[in-house]
Amino acid sequence: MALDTTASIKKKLNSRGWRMTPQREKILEVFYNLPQGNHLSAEELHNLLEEQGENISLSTIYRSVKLMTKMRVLRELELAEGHKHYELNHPYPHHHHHIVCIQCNKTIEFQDDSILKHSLKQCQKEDFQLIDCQLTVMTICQEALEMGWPSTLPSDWCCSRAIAEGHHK
Amino acid sequence: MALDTTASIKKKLNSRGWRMTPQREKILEVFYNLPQGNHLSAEELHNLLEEQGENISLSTIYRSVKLMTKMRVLRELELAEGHKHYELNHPYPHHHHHIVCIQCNKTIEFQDDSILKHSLKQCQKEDFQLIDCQLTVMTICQEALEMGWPSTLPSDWCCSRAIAEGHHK
DNA sequence: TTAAGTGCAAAATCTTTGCATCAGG
DNA sequence: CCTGATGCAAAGATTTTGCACTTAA
Repeated sequence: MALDTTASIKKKLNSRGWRMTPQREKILEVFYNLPQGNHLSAEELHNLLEEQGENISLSTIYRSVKLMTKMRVLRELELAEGHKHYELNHPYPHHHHHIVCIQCNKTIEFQDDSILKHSLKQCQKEDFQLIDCQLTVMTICQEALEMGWPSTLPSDWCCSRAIAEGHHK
Repeated sequence: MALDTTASIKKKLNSRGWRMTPQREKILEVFYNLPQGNHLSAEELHNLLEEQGENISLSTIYRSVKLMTKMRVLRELELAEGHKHYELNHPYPHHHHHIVCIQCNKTIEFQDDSILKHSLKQCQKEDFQLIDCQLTVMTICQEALEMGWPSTLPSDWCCSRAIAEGHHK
């Protein structure tokens, strides 16, 4: 299964009575140009668009990512940051999951197709149709443990690896 | 591994410089008495306590569930409802995952120990210590699909099964 | 032409925090 | 006693919504 194109998304939207707009095209473009492994919050998406000179209101951003998630063009992630993130919905075999450090919010993608198989099995048992499955592996790094996590670590402490990769708060 | 008792939790807290208080005891009691498969938001926990005549402030609730999650007494769930839920952290072999209907928020628990095994494998690869892993399977039921989901369904529509079980919004 | 989409500001939700006071170890 | 915990109210953060106007199909 290939990724959607703007044209095919437009077709999908129209068939449901929804529309493709310049704002939605710009939003999708951002996701198509996003390096693999990245995901954006509504705020981050808004800022990125602003940097590109695109003034799209935050409400429109929120409404669009919600609709695109419903259309299964985007995938909504609830990781550990307290707000939602979005990424392109890459279907099997590019489906992936996330490891998250609960101290630094550093996120690493990984692929493991057996997770999807196990999820499908559960869906069949309940007679539900699978839309997506997300395995979130909460972890803590050695460095944090050595610093006495969780009691002696301030909530904004980050390991050197997370700082190097810009995951710090 | 057995579930924590209030006494063992107190010991754990004290060893870290934290304290057991009457409020925290009441909060834990609610979770111990909660039927298997249920999980509570901060708001719901607050209401339950109020019904029992316990007036514990919402701030204290939030502070307590956060701390208990850090202590791995509670497990924080990010399902599809837009806010966090908490349940007792049952370690292996009572560890479980969730199927969620993205239309009705109906939640079903399931056990599958292979998920934990796959998660551990990923942690070892990255040299992280596993804290928890949560597989969330987003699904939609046949009834919703037959009603034309997602375009023709109002956002508060619920299938008959969800209504019968009180999962509706 | 007309129902859907947009932008703005205001509201709604959920969660955190400052501070004075209280109390567990 | 001393530091962590509580309650309250106020603030923060994120997301949704009402409404007048615009626009895609």
